[in-house]
Amino acid sequence: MPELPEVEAVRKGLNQLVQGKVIQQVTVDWPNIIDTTLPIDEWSQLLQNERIEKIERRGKYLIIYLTHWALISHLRMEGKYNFYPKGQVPSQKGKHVHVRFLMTDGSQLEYDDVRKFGRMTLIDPQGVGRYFEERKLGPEPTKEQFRLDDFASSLKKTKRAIKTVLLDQKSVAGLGNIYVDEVLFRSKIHPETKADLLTLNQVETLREQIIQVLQEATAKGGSTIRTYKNSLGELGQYQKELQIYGRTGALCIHCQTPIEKIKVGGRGTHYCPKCQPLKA
DNA sequence: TTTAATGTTCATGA
DNA sequence: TTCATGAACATTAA
Repeated sequence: MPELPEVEAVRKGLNQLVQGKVIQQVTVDWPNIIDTTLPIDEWSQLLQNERIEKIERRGKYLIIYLTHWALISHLRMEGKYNFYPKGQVPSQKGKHVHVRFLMTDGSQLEYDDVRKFGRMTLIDPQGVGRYFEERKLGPEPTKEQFRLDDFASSLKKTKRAIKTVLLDQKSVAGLGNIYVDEVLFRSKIHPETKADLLTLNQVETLREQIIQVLQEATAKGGSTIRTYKNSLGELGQYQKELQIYGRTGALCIHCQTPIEKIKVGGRGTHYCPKCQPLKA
């Protein structure tokens, strides 16, 4: 489900649904979801009586600020949150529900993840900045934070395929496999172009498309290829806008050439061979 | 039965 | 150090 626009949709939903609530009890049904050295019961205990102050986002990470802790949550491939008001909490948990947060008002927040790839960890709120620095997470994809000069110099340093570079979150945060294909298509750049060979013009276009595509998708509540609902039960609307992802064999909207699918860095990659030519 | 799927992290070898 | 590759995590659906 989650690239930056989807995570942002979840963040907004959670802020509306659980901000201000107090955690009464946490049940962990699949301990591997939790990144901790503590026994899982002790970890759960740490969350008791903590109030949910606010939910922020950095790249694809959710940061749930509690009274004494910051709960960092990454949805990876298929993580989601479900919320049930008092009286509507299911009597038996869903098959893929791995963490349940029972609130003092009788409502419940659940973490649901078919593939169990998502992770949560509890850190000192003072250490949030350090947490992302350690991971070398790149800037947020906004005009203000995502600087052309920094982007250009980071691309000059590597001969890796531009798609691989954009996916590793270090030059810029938030792109995943869907939006990276969209961005490269709109920028008319072949996904296997070596990053250091891009012209300054191309880098400029790329930066603008990254900002614009993620911003537009965020405004429309994200997209998703599988049926996905955010915690509010709303569907992302950006899916309809996808021009290249998942359109293998269909015709390019600009030149009617059939869209091709290849592997780049192990990921399925869609592109138009005519609009996105590969040069030396 | 095989393969691929919205992501990150770790190990290995060049 | 850097990079590429593959595996791991685990399940579902085509």
